[in-house]
Amino acid sequence: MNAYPNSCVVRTPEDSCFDLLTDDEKKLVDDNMVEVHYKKGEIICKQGSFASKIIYLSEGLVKVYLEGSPKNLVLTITPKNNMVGLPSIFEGNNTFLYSVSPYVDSWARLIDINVFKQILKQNAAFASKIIDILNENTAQAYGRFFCLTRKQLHGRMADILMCLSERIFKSLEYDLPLSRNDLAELTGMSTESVIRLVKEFKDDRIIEVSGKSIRILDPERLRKISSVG
Amino acid sequence: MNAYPNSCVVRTPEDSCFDLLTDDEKKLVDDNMVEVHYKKGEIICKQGSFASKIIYLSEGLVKVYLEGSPKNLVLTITPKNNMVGLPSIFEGNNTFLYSVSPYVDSWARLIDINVFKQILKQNAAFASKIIDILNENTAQAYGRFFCLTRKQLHGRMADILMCLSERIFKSLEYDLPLSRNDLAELTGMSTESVIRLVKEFKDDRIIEVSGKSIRILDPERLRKISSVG
DNA sequence: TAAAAAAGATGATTTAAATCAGTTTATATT
DNA sequence: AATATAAACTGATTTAAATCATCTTTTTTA
Repeated sequence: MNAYPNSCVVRTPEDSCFDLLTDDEKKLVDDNMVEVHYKKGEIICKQGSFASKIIYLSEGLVKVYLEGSPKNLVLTITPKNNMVGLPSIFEGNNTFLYSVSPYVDSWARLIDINVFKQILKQNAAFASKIIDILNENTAQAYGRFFCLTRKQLHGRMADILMCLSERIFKSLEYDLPLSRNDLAELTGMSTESVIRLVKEFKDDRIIEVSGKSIRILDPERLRKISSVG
Repeated sequence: MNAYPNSCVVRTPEDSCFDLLTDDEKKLVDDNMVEVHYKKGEIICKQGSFASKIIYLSEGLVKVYLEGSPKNLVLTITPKNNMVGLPSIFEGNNTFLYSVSPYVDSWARLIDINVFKQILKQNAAFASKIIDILNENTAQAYGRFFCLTRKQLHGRMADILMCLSERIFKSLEYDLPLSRNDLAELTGMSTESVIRLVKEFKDDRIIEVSGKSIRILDPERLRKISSVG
């Protein structure tokens, strides 16, 4: 189906797009930027509200989601050193397309959107890099779109577990700062289904779980389940 | 839920991004571009294949989709005067993220991807415009993502019917060159469900259907059904 | 540290929508 | 025009997964 789970998150970039700015541009950004601390459960930006800032997450882990009643749709989760809110910069729309909220204590740098747009229009190398980032985000969104619409529960859960391992924590063992409820929202299923699946994977010796700690015992099997759907 | 259906297609742009090119750049594009005719059912580009071209659809109507067995996932349908394949230009990936296939006879201009990238890196205004287009595409993809994952059959069908009316055909009455099977793929449901829903909307005097022609009798009701989900 | 609240867990029931099995109508092909 | 093939349609059945109703354990806070 698709062998490389990329449905939960973008690849963390090795280099920053801000390296491509001139000294003057860097200063301009610095002068028009504030760094803000957010606690778990707070709202960093709210879908539909006026987008006056570009958000760069310098520390933490956040979810990016569309508001829905009764259930939100998590578009992606984003770890530190990533930009969020980029798609809000296009002309003809000045509102956030989605809401962003941290899973854990996080730091965000808020950059004035007009300064950002101005630099985009004068620095082609920077714009080109932003295009790369946007495209990578798009590729990830498509992967996730496919996962949530075409895979069933087992495949979705396997996909997300592998994705967290490979793309965020970069280890087969990780502490997941998400409740079963959060995991349900992320995998697009009910909390009860999450609990049943985690238990099933545990009973089958595919993963080991104790508290918030998850250890993937059989990554090949998990990848297989993810790819079969 | 969301009042303005945008789940099937991007807004057709009024102005072309190519207007922002210098004469030299325009010539460069022209010299490295071919225009090709595609018949219904052919493949314009294939997911996973080497992306050496940017595709600009000058005539026709195509579907952009992820391959899946047994069922594809239609990401968007795109009418003439739009670019497709843009997300394939990012560094580190040189393959098409998706397949593209026409519903009707179509013409596509294939532009060399290296020429395109080169212009992006030297013309910031052009790059900025491309960012706008990418972001608009992203907004549309999110809308569709939400539609297909959070709305149930009635909402999805209503959403797509309104979206086709508002965004592609720009009329309450249109000839839809899609079979029930195509509609099923587009709405992410089974063919039988499409047939049942179309009949139900017809019986309820919300739409009128004869052959390929669809007339929306009660757009308010349809929008309501779409927004309730 | 006791009480309250939240999170985790489990089995039974319901439900939305797919699949299946078939018929009818339309379109293409010889 | 006759046949073949594909598309459209319909009702019955199955299924995946949500919801519901409870209960237990853990965490929070008064």
